[in-house]
Amino acid sequence: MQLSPTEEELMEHLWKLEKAYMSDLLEQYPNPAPAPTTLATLLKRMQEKGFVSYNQHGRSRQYYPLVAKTDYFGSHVRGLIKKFFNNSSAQFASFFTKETDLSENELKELRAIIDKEIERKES
Amino acid sequence: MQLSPTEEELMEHLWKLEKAYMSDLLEQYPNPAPAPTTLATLLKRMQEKGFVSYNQHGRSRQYYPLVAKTDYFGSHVRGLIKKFFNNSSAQFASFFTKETDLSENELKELRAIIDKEIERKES
DNA sequence: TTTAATTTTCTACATTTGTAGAAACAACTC
DNA sequence: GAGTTGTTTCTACAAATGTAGAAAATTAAA
Repeated sequence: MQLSPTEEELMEHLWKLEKAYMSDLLEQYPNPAPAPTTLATLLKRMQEKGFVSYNQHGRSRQYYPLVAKTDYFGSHVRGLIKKFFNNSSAQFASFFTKETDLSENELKELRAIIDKEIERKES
Repeated sequence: MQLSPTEEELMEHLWKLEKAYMSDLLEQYPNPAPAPTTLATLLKRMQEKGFVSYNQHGRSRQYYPLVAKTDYFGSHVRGLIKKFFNNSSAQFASFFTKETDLSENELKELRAIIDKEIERKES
């Protein structure tokens, strides 16, 4: 099961904090922050979905992510590529490069990264 | 309002066909195809959300997308980038290049595209 | 040790989503 | 022109989501 948008937002905070108590999470929200019970509900659902766990720590729980952000993100991108680009990463990359408005410098950085990757593959 | 996953799937078919009657859409689904009433409900909701319109054409309607696939896709990618990469396209691109397992050839193609883009920017 | 604050669980409820039957309607077929 | 068929609308309902109060539990504080 996937995370819902609201759950995802909470997950973002958790990824950022790495470990967090309820109060830490609440602090992450701009006003008006959701009710603590709302977060509690979300956390419980996220546990059921297997994305979050916790250590009982004194009075309360220290929550932490069970899924790495890069993994989560990666599977999302793969999903997009599959859905919209017939599973062709290259087609996606091309589209991305044209449509996303990268600056000249960003493009050059990107080229450098790609060069490095190509080298890595060659060896 | 966004499209739900099921609506998105239907939208894919519509993008592919460009214009489609109910029967055309039904054909796109592998067995077991959803009930025609199911598609009708989805189409109606998608109209309300502003993604689809139609021309009354004889007995029935010829549906068509109001939103281009590239636009829709683009806003998704932008959403991902915003959510996961602090709005930095370059950071995203770097991640993408490393994590998505592009072949050497794909990487070279991508580099060619980027070179072309850089040229375009320079002029 | 009574009280106040924090956290969790339970319950609840409106909205959205996934799915489709029943019924109405239009139009093609005999 | 009566029946069959494809399409749409209306209605329905279960599951998921967004949101949070009431109440229980726990602990820190006074």
